[in-house]
Amino acid sequence: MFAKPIAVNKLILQLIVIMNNTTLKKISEMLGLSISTVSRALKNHPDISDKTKLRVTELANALDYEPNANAVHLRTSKNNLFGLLVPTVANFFYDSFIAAVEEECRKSNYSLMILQSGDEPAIELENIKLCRQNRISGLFACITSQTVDLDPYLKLNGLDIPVIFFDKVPDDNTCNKVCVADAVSATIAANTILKNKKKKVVALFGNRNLSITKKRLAAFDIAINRKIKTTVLYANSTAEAEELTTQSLIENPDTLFCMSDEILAGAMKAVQRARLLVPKDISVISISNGFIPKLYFPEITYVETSGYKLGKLAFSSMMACLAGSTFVQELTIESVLVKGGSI
Amino acid sequence: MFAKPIAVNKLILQLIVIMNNTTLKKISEMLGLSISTVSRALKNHPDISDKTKLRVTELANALDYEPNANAVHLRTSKNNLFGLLVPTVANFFYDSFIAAVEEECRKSNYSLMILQSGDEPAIELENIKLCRQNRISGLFACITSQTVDLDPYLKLNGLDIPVIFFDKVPDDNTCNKVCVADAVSATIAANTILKNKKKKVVALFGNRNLSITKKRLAAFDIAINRKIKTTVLYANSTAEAEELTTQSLIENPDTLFCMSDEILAGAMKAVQRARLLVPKDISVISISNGFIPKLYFPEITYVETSGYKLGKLAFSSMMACLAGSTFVQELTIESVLVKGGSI
DNA sequence: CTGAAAGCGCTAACAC
DNA sequence: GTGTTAGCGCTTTCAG
Repeated sequence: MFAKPIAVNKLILQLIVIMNNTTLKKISEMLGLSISTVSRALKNHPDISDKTKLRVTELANALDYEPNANAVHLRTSKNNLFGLLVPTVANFFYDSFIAAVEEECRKSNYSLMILQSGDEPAIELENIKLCRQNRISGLFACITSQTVDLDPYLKLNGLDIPVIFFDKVPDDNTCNKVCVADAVSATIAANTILKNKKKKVVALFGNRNLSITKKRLAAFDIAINRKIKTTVLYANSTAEAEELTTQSLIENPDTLFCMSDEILAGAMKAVQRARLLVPKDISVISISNGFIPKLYFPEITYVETSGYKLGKLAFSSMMACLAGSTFVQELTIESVLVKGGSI
Repeated sequence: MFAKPIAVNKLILQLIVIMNNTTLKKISEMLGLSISTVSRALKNHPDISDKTKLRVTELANALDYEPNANAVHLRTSKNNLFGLLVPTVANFFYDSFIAAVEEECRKSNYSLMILQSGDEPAIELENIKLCRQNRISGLFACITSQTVDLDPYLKLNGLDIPVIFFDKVPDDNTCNKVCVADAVSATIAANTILKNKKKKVVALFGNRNLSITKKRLAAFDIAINRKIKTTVLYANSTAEAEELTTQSLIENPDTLFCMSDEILAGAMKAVQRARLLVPKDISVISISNGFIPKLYFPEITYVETSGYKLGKLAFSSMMACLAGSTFVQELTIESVLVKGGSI
């Protein structure tokens, strides 16, 4: 075999580089430098001469070099990755939560791995496993409605991976949680009803086994305190809410209270079906993320439980944990009354 | 230094393992096996004896071993990761698209990295870079409304990383795209209006610079073919749609056509404000993802442009590319008319 | 049936 | 100012 002229070797090298991904090694070979010099040059390390830095960065740019995140993470054992578990992303509460978390992640140079459980514990478990395999730095989790075994989550904590539960949180009080202020929201709504001198309210709640339902109902009850006639109904879906509302309208209530957006959507359909004018014929007030109430005219008055704000809070709580805070806490976002024209 | 009894060594080893993450090395040391044997045992390799397999898997389970995804990916140079770029996840079209893609990813053992651009080209660029660093296997991309430079995307293709554009796609026809059938949808809506013998329609479109607007308008115009009186209006937001609709109602149209959910939401607010009964006083028909139309009574008749279906289509298109198909194509999802009671 | 060894791409302590 | 070296955790020939 004859020795090939250097020029040809260089060309071959160049071709190889173009074909595959650029690596430090390839850059170093092309420049006749060591890998570490190239690495440092790219990081603008003070040890490296300006001349070398220039040569390196120019070639790196020309070859569109991007560091291999897997290699960096493996080496530094820092992943800058958060996991985020939701029942589904296709939901106007969760999607705004996700939007907020993603925004913050980008600002803080974290990546986000978003996983859907479909509200199934088996998939939830799979997803937690995936998170562990990816060596996430922390997890934002909304448990499924049937989750009983918290062990997989607690194990993460054991591995020094903070878990911030949001929205649907376990009762266990050794966990970090961020929630909407269920009790306060319901209280504000109830007080608004009383202040407006309403006399006969139909209060629509969700599945009565859900803790969110229990909390909101309890607070609502206390605030109303039997001062006015109240009919409490439980709907498991938007369709059921519509049906129950339609039935309850026979008794001519003067106010409809809806504990959530799903319920509100059903209730408003019933109101439209009955051709009632809001607020003349009937007043409406809801607890809501804010999107649905603004679809109607007049806009529905609601107590805001913002997924977006909750996301921001969850993120800051996560950062606090990562910064070493071992103080387990349950945080809530402030509830504010957003006035529409429906009461 | 004295040699320590084996029992103590084992205990120390065990402690170390508990403190940190379990690795193949640690398992192999505890069992007196080589790393490769442990690796193979865990993969149920036929070479390994059942006895060894049992010992290994038992310890691995006890220690909650999960393979380090970064190491696996680095070693195998297979990431099983897709990137997904959207303006925002907090949108009822994109969130259902994402839900569909995520579902399929899970089934096919892929992970998904979801990034929001906030409709800003600068962030879009950052996100593409992130994708490259993570050595994604493919990208689902919805470009920002101001994206002019397609080069970053084309470079991915150069690296054998397929890019499937969806929803907001570039004009360039060397790209793989999946879209809703804009023209067909608008045609179906127009024909439905004609078939119902409507005479005076107000057609509400979005920003007239958007290609989606142009396509839908052109097809709508052709289908209507000046057979009936048509007023075309352009709204840049839900609020503007409401305002324009309110003004247009003065002329007593018998039908409202809305080219999208954002427009529909505004138009319906105007209808409610004017206390018009649908469909007695006015008919309504829309192009929609399906969520908003079902909030009203009667439900709005719409031509479905499903984000969910688009997601499924995008995924299968991605898999085709990965399987080696170099056939660049623009796919569309079928448009179906979903009948409500609004026309 | 099991082990040794190389190497994926990168960082960082240590040498010179 | 630059190079050498070891090693992150894993897979996978190749030997035995």
